[in-house]
Amino acid sequence: MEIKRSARATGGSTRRQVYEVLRASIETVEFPPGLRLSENDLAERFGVSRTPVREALLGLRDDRLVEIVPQLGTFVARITHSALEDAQFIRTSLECAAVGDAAADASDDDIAALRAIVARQAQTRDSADLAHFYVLDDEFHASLCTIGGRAVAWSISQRASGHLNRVRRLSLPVHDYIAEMVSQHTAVVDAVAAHDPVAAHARLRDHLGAVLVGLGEIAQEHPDYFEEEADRAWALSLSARLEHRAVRR
Amino acid sequence: MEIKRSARATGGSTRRQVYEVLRASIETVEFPPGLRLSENDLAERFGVSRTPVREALLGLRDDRLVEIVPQLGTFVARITHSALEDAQFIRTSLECAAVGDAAADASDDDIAALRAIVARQAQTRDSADLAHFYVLDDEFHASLCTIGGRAVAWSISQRASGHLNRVRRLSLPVHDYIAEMVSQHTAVVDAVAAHDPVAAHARLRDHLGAVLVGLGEIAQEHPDYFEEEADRAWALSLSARLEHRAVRR
DNA sequence: CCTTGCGTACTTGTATGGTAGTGTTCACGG
DNA sequence: CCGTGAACACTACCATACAAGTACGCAAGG
Repeated sequence: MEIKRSARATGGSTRRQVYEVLRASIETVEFPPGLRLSENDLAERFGVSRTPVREALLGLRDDRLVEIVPQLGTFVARITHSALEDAQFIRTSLECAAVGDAAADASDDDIAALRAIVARQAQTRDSADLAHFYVLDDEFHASLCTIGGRAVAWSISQRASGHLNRVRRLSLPVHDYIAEMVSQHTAVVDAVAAHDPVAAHARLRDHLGAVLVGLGEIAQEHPDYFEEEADRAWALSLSARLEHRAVRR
Repeated sequence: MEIKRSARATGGSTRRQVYEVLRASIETVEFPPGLRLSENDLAERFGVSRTPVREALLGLRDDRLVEIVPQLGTFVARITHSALEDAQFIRTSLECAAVGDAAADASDDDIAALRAIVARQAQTRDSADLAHFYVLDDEFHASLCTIGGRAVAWSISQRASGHLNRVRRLSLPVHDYIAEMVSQHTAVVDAVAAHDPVAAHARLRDHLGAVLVGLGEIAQEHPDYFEEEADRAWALSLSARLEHRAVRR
């Protein structure tokens, strides 16, 4: 570990570096859901004090990746159905809106760049290098957002997609997974190239909807990674509260 | 000030309370854009230590409401064209997507509750109580999101809308402002009541696009609140593009 | 008069104590 | 053997102290 060594060389502040390392550790499931995280322990492992560790954990809590219980402990958040649904909603809403603008504004160079990324993704099919594929995947989606001038869409989406990234990491490499993804990406690019915002929106929506296909198997294989949900009770209590408020007013 | 007095009575942690107070102070422009915020000064004024103040400021930086420059100072963020556009993009994307789900799922009670809020808004026209109107406005938009089961859309949207809220607060009470807003809200509710997601999406988009109509005047009246940006006529270009979008759809 | 250089008074970032509240465990009584 | 309770170890939260760095003012020199 030992973060402080390459202080200014790698990234900015100590807090930022701790945040990045922790976030990566959680998203790769190196820190499994439910794991207890102690400020003292992490500070010692990283060779820094508790303050930047604490501030990093506060940021991760905003991302819903850790849960901080006062006077008790900090834990890697378990995967929740509602968290996944929320994340997917946010990601779909923002990126689909952004790709609409991209389809309207995209230049020929932009489209060529997109096709280049997809082509490189197709190449990873031979080496079966999923890590590299995912890097290109992020690059592709980020490009879709920035082309339309909506870089903010990608930054917010990425921050909200912690749970989705974990599931993606846990997903087994299905047979023609990469080929399928490349096909869907191509469909999106084609719509963008045709300057058809509605079609681009629809194609990207289809693509993003395919993220959680293997969720059932994952939940079956790692039941301890998931929160047993009081799904009913939660939904009911929420609607009850809303109803209460509505009635009261 | 003196936050620590009613520690557990009011809200949760000290950090949370400081965050809320600071956020409110910034959004109401009580803390004007460009104001220097000293951690020491704030800590003394609130009667707490620097730590929770600092953590609150870090959260506000994520919201783009303050800018922290290491070894220099913390400042209330000036209003920026890009920040406004980003916030509006996020808000529009999320809330429009949410209202689509609301239109699909809304029950009769939900619609009645929405109409009740709009009716109360119409009443504020007489008293010209803009503060109360804005409270009802937030409640209305929050309800639109929660009805479709997208409470997360409102929370993210609200968190990202700091700049928009400041502009809203600075907006002069135009003559028939409230009547106009009520009219637009009614149009949205009608579409939701008709269970027409596409129409609801479009009506809400029109409504949200009307937020920045008086921006030019505000920028002229408070030039020091705005970041001097590269292109002078950005307000014009913004309204032009909004018009463009509206026509295009 | 203008420029230059240093000292001081600030700033944020990080490190370290001290406090209240939690879960756990182990001894003791039934 | 089982239930109960009190001491203990641990946590996050907040307060405080130290370190690194920037802006500003004032004085000295050109």
